Amino acid sequence: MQTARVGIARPVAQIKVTRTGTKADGPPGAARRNAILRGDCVSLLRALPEASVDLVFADPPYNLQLAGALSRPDQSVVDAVDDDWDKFADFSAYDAFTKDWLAAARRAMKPQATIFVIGSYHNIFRVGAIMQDLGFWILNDIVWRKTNPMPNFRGRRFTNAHETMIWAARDAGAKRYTFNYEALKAANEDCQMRSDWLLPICVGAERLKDERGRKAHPTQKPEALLARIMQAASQPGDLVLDPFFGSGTTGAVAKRLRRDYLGFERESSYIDAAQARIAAVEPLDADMLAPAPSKRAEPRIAFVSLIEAGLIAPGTPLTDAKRRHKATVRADGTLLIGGVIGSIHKTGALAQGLPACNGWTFWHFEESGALSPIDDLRQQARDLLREAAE
Amino acid sequence: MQTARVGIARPVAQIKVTRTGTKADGPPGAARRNAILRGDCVSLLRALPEASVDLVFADPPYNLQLAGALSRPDQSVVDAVDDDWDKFADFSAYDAFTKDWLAAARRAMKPQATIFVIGSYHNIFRVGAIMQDLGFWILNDIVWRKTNPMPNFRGRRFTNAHETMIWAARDAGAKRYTFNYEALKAANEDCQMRSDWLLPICVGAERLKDERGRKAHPTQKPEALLARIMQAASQPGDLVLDPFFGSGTTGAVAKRLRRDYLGFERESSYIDAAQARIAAVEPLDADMLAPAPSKRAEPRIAFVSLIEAGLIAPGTPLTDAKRRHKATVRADGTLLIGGVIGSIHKTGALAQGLPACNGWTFWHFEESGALSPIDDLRQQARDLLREAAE
DNA sequence: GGTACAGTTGAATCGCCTG
DNA sequence: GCAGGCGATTCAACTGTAC
Repeated sequence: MQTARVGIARPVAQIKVTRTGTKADGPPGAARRNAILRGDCVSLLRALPEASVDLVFADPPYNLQLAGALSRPDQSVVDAVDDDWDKFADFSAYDAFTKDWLAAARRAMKPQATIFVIGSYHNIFRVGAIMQDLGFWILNDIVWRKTNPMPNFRGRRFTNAHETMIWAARDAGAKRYTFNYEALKAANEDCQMRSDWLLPICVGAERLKDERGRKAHPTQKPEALLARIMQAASQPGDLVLDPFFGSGTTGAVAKRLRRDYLGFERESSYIDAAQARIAAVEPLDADMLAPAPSKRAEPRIAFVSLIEAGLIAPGTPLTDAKRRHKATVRADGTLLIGGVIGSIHKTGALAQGLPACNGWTFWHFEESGALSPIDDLRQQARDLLREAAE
Repeated sequence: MQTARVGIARPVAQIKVTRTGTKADGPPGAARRNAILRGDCVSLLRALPEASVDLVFADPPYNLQLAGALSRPDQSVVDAVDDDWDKFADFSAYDAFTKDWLAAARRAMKPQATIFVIGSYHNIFRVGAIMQDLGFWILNDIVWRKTNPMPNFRGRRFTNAHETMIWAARDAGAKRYTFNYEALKAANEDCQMRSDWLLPICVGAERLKDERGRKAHPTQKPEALLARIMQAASQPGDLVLDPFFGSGTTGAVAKRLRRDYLGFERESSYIDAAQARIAAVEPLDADMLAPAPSKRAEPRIAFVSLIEAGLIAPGTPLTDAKRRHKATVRADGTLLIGGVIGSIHKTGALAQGLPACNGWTFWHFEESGALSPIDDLRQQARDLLREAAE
C-alpha cells in the first residue's frame, strides 16, 4: 500500500495535507478522500464542497471541568484530560464553538447523510440542544456502555460507566438515510440492535503509545465502536468525515471496512500517529463487506408477471394459511374475492378487515395438499430474472 | 393507616389539597408533607418555602413530536402518547416551560438537596443544557436500560431501549448531598453502582388501570426505578418532591420507604388514581430501612483515644505490612519516625514518599509474632463506644 | 392442574416508488 | 409536488383460553 505526504498551503487555514489512501481524489466539486488535513476544523469544514459527505463521526472536546487533581485510593494520580483543546472560558464559549462546527458540518452533509456525535454529561446536553436548534433530526441517542469504566474513586457518585452518542439526520424530513437494519439484526442473534451498546474501552495493543510508551491521545475511541457505526450507517465506498480526527480511529476503521475517510486535526503529533496507524491497516476482503441481503433492496415483481411467466395460472384458487378466506387468480393479476376485485394486497386486507396486508405472504396456493405462500413463486420469478441477466 | 381528603382554595393557583400521609405538616415555613396538590406545577413550586425539599424527582412532558399513526407488523395500532399535556408549539415554548419549572424547583431545594430529571432524546438535551445554565451541577447522567422496550416496528432505527436521567446538585459547590454509596455498593454485589440501570418497564399488576381496564396513565414509571433513586439519594423522613406526580409512583415508593412526599398534578383523574394507590401502600418496617453502615458515618476516632482507652501503649513499635518502615507510638497520639513526629497519616505518607496515606490501614502492631493493622484497634474502640452508649 | 398457544401491549419524533 | 399503491416491519412480558 502506498503512503504519500504532500504539503500544500491553503488560504482558508494553515493546512497540511497528509494522504494515506488507496483511492484517488474524486471529481472536482467532490471532497478530498483518504486524507488528514491539518488546521482548524471550522475553517476546514467551511471549505468543503456542499453536500459532499455521506457520514460524519465527531468526537468533539468534552469541556470537562476538573477542579483539581484526582488520585486513586492508592494515591496514584489519575492522568486526566487537561489538554488546552478541552479548555473553554464558559458554557457560552463552548456553545458558540459547538454551533460553528455543527453548522459547518451540516452544510457539508449530503441530504441523506447522518451524523454521530459522542460526548459525556459535561457536554452532550448542550450539543444535543444545539443540534436540534440547527435543524438536525435526532434518530436515536445511543449509549456506549463500558465494560471496564474508570471507577469513581471518591465514592461520591455512580460509576460513570457510559458515554452518549447522538445519531441524527441532516433534516427532519430525511427518510432515505443509510441504515443497514438487516445486517445489524443478523449480527445481534436475529434481534433488533438496541440503543445501548456494550463495548470495552480502548486499552492494550489497540491503544496508541508515543515513543516514551505513554498514551498518544487521551480519548482514543475503540475501533469496535467506529466499526459498528460505519456498518450501521454507511456503505463501502462512502465518504466518512471526522472533524476531530485525533488518533485516527475513524480512518483506521474506514480503511479496514473499505470506506473512504477525511479527517481534520490541529495537532501534528496526532496526525503523525494517525498516519502511521492507518498505513498499517489492511482493508478487509470486499466479499466480507458485501451488503447483507435486504428484502427492501430486492427487485420489485408485479403479481401479473408470475402469470406471464407461467408460474401460476388464471383461475387458480388461493387461500390463507388457516384456510379461512378464499380468492381466485384473474388473468390481469388481480384477485377475485366475494365479488370484489383487487390487488393481492387489497384483497388480503379486505378479507381480514385490516387497513393493510402483505398479499405475498398472506395468500397461499395448494400443491398436493400442502399450502405455500405465493411469495415462493415470487422468489422463483426473481431467480429467473437473475438467470436472464447473466 | 389514615386517609383524609381536604379541599382548600389558594390564591396562587386553583389548588385542591389531597392528603394521604401519616405525618402531620411540619412547622410553619416548612413544606407540606404527604399530600398531592392540584394545579400548575410552576405556581405550586413558587409557592413552596425556599430551601425546604430534600430530593426532587421530575418526569416532565417529553415533547414527543409524532407525525402520524404507527402500526405494528400485525397491523394493530400503537397507543401513542398524544395527550394535550405533551403538546408544545415549538422548542422555544418547551424551553420556556422547562426553564420556569426548573428554576422554581431549584429555589425550593435545600442547599444539599439533589434532583433527578428523566427524559428521552426528544427533550433530555434541552433539559440538561437548561439545568446547567440555571446553575445546577450535574453529578451523573444515568441510563435506564429497559429489559422490555417497545421494538422499532419499521426497522428504520435502533430499538429505543433506554431513557436518560440527569442527577444534579443545586449548586456547583455542593459536597454534602446525600449519596448512600455503601448501601448501593452492598446491594450491587459489593461493586460500585454504575450509571446504567437495567430495569423492566411498568407492566402487569403494577400498572394502574382505570375502571374500564385501560392504562390509567400513559407513562407510569416502575416503582423499582424510584426505589433505587430514593435509596441512593435520600434518608427515611426526607421530603421528596415530584412536580409531575401523574400516577403517583413517587408517592407510593416514598411511603413504602418511609420518606415523605409532596406531589403536584394538574389532572384530577390522575390524582384520584394516585390517591387510592398510595392509600394501599404499607410502609416497610423501619428496621429494614435503617441506613447501611457507611465508613464515613462511623464515629470518628482519634488515635490518641486508643491510648486513652488502653488499647495501645505509648512506646509500642509499629511497622507496615511488609516490615519496611518502623515508627513508635507517642503518648500524645503522634508517631515518631526517624526523628520526625507526625500523625499516623502524615508519618505513613512520609515513610512511603507519597502525598497521602491512610495510617489506620498502613501501620500495624505485632502480637505474638503476627501483624495486625491499627484499624482493628479502632474497631474495638468503636465497639466500646457503642456499648457505653447503650 | 400444568402446559401450550394465541392475543395484547409498551414515552415512537418508524417507507418508497411511480405517475 | 402530491396522491396512491406496493409491501416491509416486532420483542419481552403478561393475560386469557384451550386442552
